[in-house]
Amino acid sequence: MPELPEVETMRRGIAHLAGLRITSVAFPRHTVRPISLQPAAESMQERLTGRTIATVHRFGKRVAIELDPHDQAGRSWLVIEPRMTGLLLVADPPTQAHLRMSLGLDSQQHPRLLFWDRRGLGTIRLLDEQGLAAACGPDRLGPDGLDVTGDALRERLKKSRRAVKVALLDQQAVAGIGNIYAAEILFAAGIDPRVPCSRLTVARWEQIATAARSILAEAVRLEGSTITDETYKTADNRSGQFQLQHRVYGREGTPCRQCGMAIRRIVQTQRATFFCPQCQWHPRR
DNA sequence: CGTTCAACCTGGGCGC
DNA sequence: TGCGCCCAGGTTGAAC
Repeated sequence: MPELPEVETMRRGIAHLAGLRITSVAFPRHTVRPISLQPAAESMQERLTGRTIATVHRFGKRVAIELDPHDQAGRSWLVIEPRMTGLLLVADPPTQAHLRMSLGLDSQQHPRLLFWDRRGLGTIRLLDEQGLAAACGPDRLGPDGLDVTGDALRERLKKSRRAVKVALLDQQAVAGIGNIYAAEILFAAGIDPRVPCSRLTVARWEQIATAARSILAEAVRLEGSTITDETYKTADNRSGQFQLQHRVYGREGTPCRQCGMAIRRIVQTQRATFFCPQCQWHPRR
């Protein structure tokens, strides 16, 4: 589920935990796959216990919790990648069964930080400065979707033969856009998701970047999209509201709100794409 | 090199 | 009711 707006909402929802000390660390054993945890639970517990949450950052679709004081490895960050169903929570989790991490905190008012993940595709890593750069640095992630420019997109994608929707999901090109927002951004930009990147002009890239910034900012303001309960909630267990603004995502067969034509669903690189065949420009039409 | 695909998981919904 | 299949907001490494 979570894309940039949802992950940013999670970040904001736990940012107030800054200054609190971690008093206990648990990774409910049977629910955690070994790959999802780096390093292993015992080492993680040893290195997290007693440290303080300094700042909560976001890099694309990842939350990075910076810890104080530095340990033998120098600065460190607890980097959480929710993937499809991961949630950072201060509220009660939907079920106990898929609770993957529980950090006890030195506070009456905010006693814990939880990571809950039904499908278990999410990852939790404790990284040093070098690890953070490798996982979240500019070699790995393009400019953040909230402030991406037309020039930045064009620079990275102008020679690509990929369909523009597929390219917008490439985190190296632009960070934070996923399947929902790729569809909504291209509708707002008025561009057909099947258009090859190499066919887009400077002006079209500008339209896409402008649409990306405004759609993502509005989605952050509305605290993300909750399509079904239990796949996305804010840290304090409220639903997002941006799903009410969706123009194409999940609306196959329903009339376009702009022109009335039926919204289409196609599949691109194994993922659903939604668009309006009338409102979204294609060079061959 | 660029691009696509199967795999990682659980669970809800649908047709038979 | 139950079974099998398809679907889901993401990422990765292997294969083309």
